Amino acid sequence: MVTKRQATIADVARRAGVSTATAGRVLGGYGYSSGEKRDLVLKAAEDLGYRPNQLARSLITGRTRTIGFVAGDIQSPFFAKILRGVSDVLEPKGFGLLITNSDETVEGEMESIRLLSEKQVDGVILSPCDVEEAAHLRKLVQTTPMVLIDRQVADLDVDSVGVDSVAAAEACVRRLIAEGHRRIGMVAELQFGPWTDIESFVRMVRTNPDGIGAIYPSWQRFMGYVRAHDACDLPLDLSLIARVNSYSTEDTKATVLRLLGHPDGPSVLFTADGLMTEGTMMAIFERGLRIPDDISLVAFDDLDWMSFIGPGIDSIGQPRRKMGEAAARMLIERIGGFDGPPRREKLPVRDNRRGSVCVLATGRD
Amino acid sequence: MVTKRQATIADVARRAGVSTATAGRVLGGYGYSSGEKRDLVLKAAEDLGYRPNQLARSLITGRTRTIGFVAGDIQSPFFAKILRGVSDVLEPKGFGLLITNSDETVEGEMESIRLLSEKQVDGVILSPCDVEEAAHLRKLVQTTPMVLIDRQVADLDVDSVGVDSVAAAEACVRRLIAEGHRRIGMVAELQFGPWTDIESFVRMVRTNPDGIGAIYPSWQRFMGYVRAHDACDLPLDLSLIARVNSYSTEDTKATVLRLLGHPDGPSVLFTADGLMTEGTMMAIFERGLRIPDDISLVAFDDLDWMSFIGPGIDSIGQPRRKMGEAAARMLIERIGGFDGPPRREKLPVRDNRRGSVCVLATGRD
DNA sequence: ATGAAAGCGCTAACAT
DNA sequence: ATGTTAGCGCTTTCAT
Repeated sequence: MVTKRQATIADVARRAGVSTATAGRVLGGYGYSSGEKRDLVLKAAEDLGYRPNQLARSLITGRTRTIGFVAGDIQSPFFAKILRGVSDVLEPKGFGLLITNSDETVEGEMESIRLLSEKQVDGVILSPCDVEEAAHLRKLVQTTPMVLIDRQVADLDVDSVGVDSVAAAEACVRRLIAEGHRRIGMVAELQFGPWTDIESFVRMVRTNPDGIGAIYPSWQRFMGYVRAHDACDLPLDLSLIARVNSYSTEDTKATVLRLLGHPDGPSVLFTADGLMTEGTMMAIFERGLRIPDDISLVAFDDLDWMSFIGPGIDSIGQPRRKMGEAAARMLIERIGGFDGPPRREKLPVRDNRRGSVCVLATGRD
Repeated sequence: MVTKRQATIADVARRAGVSTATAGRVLGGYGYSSGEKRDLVLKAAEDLGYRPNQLARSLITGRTRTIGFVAGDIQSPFFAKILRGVSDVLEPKGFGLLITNSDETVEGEMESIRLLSEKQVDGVILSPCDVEEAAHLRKLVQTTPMVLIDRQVADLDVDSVGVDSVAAAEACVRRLIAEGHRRIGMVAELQFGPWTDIESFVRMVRTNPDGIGAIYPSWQRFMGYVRAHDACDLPLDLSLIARVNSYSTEDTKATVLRLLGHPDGPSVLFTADGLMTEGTMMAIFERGLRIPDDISLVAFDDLDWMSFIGPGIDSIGQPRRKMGEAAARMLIERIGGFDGPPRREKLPVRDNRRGSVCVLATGRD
């Protein structure tokens, strides 16, 4: 069963009685070839079961028709759906897709990039795990086209796709306020970034809103939360923020349980992403609370199950598959030589209403 | 910003004042080299920011340290989790992971395999979409190590990983019977395979149980269902089988709705996989039924949300990540030259009890 | 221990 | 239109 040697162009050429160049031209679909020789070559290739060796081709052309994808964690539905979009665009064009996990660590990301560059990928799609420490990305981008997904990096002018998290979160929280909610809890991982304490972040949002460069989606969503409060003159109560320490459901659950234990707790919870939502659901379940009777819930990022559990969970849905498609499309354009200025594509979100938010008051009065 | 040429071994050798052979030996970690030259080369490589070109190396060694994975659909949690296991084993060993979708069509699978072989992957992990029509797989396996996941193929003697679906399903249905259920509905996609009608399949299960070769997991689970009925002397009622026509939640939902509409419907539903479960949940939700008061439910394959919705869904959990790890490990062994007989690894399932099954009677009496 | 030289399988100049 | 000849960047004889 061991490795039967594959036929090469030389084998085909010999059998067809032509030069390797001619065989190559026919098989590779470049240059000229007459119908007669053409048939000979094709026949010979067929007989020998010839399959081109992309490696050899790539070595000389300098293109592998393979792109790399660095995900935080492929098993999360967020990345899995994006990946599907990427692969849908890539496969019809004959591009391969090499995937790696960064596990949201800079070391993992660097390791991934090393692997991908050694394999000579034509381009990279990645969701950077650090929006500031990005020397390795800055270096990569000098030799390889790159598209960022979900997050952006400060001072790194490359194509990116994502959604307008600030606006979406603000709209969502404004709606909660309009529906009568006054104590709105937020569940988010707000660990990294230049702000050690939330207060200074809030101050910055208020004093110098445009001075904030690239920040994590979680922070952006929190920014929207703050803005909505300010716009509606609802005072912020930071004790309503469930600030999760690590990106895990267990930690989220524990943090939310603590928040729910407070005497004057929130009437609604707003979760910053899918994982936060799962942890929050666990906490709500453990406490035996019913949605929306005991507590309301809105989630950033839509998940499959939200539509088929009673009563269904309201969510802000990101077009994950489309994001993947857009990223792949932009990357292929760059690989094809497009050299315009960096594009920051923002895709529209979906506002899914399913009845997980209790209306305490009608807005207009 | 365009493509700054990468330093090659020749560049490093020149700068270090040695031959390309010596530079190669140091950088590639093969052959002999004295400490002195060694340092010179390393220094030069460092200065130039040398990165090896795996392509060139692979062309000559014949190994790419890349493996291919053909999934049905990467965005499904089933494959996403398996993929994670695969990548966990691969990354530390410096292997790349090239993924493709077959979309459960033979054409897609062939296309995937073509792409992967042209990229000269060292091995392939795949979940075959047809357990019979597999000439292309038989051909592939002559040149490339392969590990099958989830499903097996008739007359294809290669390594595989999966679970014992028949036994797991039988145990599950036996339990339902022991708990007093007499009308057990099953939701499964039972379209392909040699059986056009369920009756003849049932006959075969009963008359010649070992004569059944490789069949789809869905059929295996149905086989377990039949066996449990036979073992407990509970007559089969085929009107309780929701036989879904296509692998989609919408179709599943419609089919289950029809089943639930019957006057003498099931007291419990057993779903054959994650997608069937989702469609079933939609139908249950649409009908406004409560679990387990109005209807009980057990699912094959565990999904994230099953643990945090009230009351939680009972499930048979497959060790998806472990399956991926096992597949990757076996594949790497084969690539490393292991030449023993094909191994068919069966991993144990988990029996998750969460209260979605109503106990109608206690078994012992 | 090191270097010279010959490829791996293919494409790209350059002739003809 | 076809063949000849050089490589792509690396590893691997084979000398020395």
